[in-house]
Amino acid sequence: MNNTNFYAAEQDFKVAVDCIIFGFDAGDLKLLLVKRDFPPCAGEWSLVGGFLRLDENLDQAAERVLRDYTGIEKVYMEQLMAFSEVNRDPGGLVVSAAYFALMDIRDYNHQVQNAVWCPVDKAPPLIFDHDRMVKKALGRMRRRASNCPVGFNLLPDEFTLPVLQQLYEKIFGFEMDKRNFRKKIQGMNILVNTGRKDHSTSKKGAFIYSFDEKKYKEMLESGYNPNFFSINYNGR
Amino acid sequence: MNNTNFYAAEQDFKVAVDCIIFGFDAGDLKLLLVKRDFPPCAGEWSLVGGFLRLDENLDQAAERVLRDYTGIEKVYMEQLMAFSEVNRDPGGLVVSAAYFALMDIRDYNHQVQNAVWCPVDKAPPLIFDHDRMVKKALGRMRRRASNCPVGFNLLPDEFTLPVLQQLYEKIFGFEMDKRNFRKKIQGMNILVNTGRKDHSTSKKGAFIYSFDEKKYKEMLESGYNPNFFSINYNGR
DNA sequence: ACAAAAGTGTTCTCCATACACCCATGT
DNA sequence: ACATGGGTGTATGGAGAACACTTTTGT
Repeated sequence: MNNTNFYAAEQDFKVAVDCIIFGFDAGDLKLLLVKRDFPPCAGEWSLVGGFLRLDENLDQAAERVLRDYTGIEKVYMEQLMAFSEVNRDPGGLVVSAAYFALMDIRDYNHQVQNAVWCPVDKAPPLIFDHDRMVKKALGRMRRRASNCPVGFNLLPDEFTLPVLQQLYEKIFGFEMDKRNFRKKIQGMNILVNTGRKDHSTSKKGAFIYSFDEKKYKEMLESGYNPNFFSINYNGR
Repeated sequence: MNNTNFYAAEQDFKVAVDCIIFGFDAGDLKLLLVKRDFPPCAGEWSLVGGFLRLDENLDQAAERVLRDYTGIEKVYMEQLMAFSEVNRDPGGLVVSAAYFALMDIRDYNHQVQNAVWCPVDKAPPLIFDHDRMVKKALGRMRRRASNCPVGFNLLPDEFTLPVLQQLYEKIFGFEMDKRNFRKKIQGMNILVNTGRKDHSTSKKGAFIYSFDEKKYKEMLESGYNPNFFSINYNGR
């Protein structure tokens, strides 16, 4: 006896996941896109995606898709929402759960030949409702970045403050004052200065920092919630 | 030729919607629950829900479910996310999109005999993953209420400030200072004093206000984004 | 010496918070 | 007259925003 029989009269759908995978490189916020090599819409640009299988939940499906396309297991990932317009996919009755992921682009090891990192603001039109998904993901990323230090997921373990500021400017879409940025981020007490300098972008060299995740978690546990970038919940 | 044939090899699922419907009454934040009258888990408490049909998207399915259970068409409603744990529903392979809705409980006209408005903090255990959905919905509602005036969706067109404050205290889970609350809410310039008073809770009577949606929309369009309850995005 | 990026402090303004008393009226 | 809930203003502190100059060093 199949356990689906209680609802046998209901309509069947395929369930997909589509991943909006963000990276940061060369001062640009980028998106992993693939040229579809199967119908429908073969040859067009698309998010990376796949279908939900019997023995996994959506999170696991998204992780699998990410692994298949990037070779990476552990990245920051979170579900956005389900997309379900009628006929959204001309290939069939498909409801798709969109996920957004943040990864260090340097961890990417070219697994798939037709996948490309593309600056978000120069992305080509995407198939189906994928442009809507990207828009949604950008909004969600901004909100997350306002509340939690998720930005570090887009950077290597070590980075300089100018680079970190560049990243946040790209995420939020506006320029920030250097002094205010540094005051704020350093006041949070979650960065460690390695004492080393990176001279790749200036003669003087910029100090290299790392994100102290342990300190951050302790801080959270002790009930203090640092407010990133002008979002205050004022201690509740 | 069926248009699903491109993905014929993929697994089929049923797709459901489950609605977390909030109301506010007698000083309590309430939730519309139903006692399930069909298997599996008949007799247990559940969110209101239904299955996605061929010719509708999830938003429409959620609206249909809401209409069937409450008799109401237009309420504030928004998708939370999809829930998909393996075996989350013992009745079949079902992925469910959770929606949360805010409505004026007085608009409710008893459509379904086994539906009940239950104070959120006194709700019985629910079937499947519905408790998780409720938890998620509460979080989302708090965040929304911090940024937009969604709270008014839970009240009649006319209300007093003491009632409004009660509502926000219930939403956020802590008590607020009367003077600060009024200063803030009145400073937003989105309430209209009708000049009339409600004497049902005091001898003095409390002024009756209404929410000026037009003024609020104008304000949004003019680029000013009022920050509710201590959440500031500082003008970006 | 100079160009180019890194680094550093102070002032102002606004908003959240804390806090206590008078008002109106039905009984 | 008094009990009950409705209504009001002020002082303080903290955080974001605006703003300009010095430092380092490779060329």
